[in-house]
Amino acid sequence: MKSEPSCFSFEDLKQSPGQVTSWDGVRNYQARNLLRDEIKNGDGVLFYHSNIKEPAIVGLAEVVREGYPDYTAWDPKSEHFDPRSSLENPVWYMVDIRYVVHLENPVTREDLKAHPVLCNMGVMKKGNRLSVMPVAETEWKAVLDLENMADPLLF
DNA sequence: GCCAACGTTGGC
DNA sequence: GCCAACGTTGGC
Repeated sequence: MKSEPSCFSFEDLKQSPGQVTSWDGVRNYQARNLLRDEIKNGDGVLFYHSNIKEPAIVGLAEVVREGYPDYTAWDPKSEHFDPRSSLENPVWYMVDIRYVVHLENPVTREDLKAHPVLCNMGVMKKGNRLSVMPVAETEWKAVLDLENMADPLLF
C-alpha cells in the first residue's frame, strides 16, 4: 500500500486508535477490485511512502478486515463522496489494516531498483498510480531478508 | 517545477 | 464508440 506521508504516514497508522485504520477513499476500479475481491485477512502489507525526496517502504502492516463498503462514498460532506454509490449498491470498497512494525532500515526506491526481485514490484512500474497493489510472496520475503528479519506475521 | 503516464469525462 | 481535453499522480 502506498501513501503520501503528508496525507497519511506510517507513523499516523501507528498513532491510530488500536493502531488500525481503514484504507478508504480509493476511487479507482482496478484498486477497488483488489480491495473487494483479492485482499484477505492476515495478508501482509508493505507500506510505501510516495511523492517525497526519498520514497521507501517504511514498515509492515497486516490486513485485519476484508473488503467492505467504503461508507465515505455515502457522506455528502466527505471529499470522497460519490453519489453513484449507495447502501444497496456500494461501488467502492475498503479494508482495515493494522500497524505491525517499522522497518529498521527503510527500503528506499533506490534499493528496490537495485534488487533483482524487488525491481519488478508494482510500485516500480512506470505510470503506476494505485494506492493498493499486489505483492508477491517472493517480494515480501525479499524485504524481510534485507532487514534480516523473521516474518512477524507467522507468530 | 517539470513532465510522462494514466484514468475519466464529455462532445460528437 | 472514438478521441481530445483535462486532472491527478509521482519520480526526478
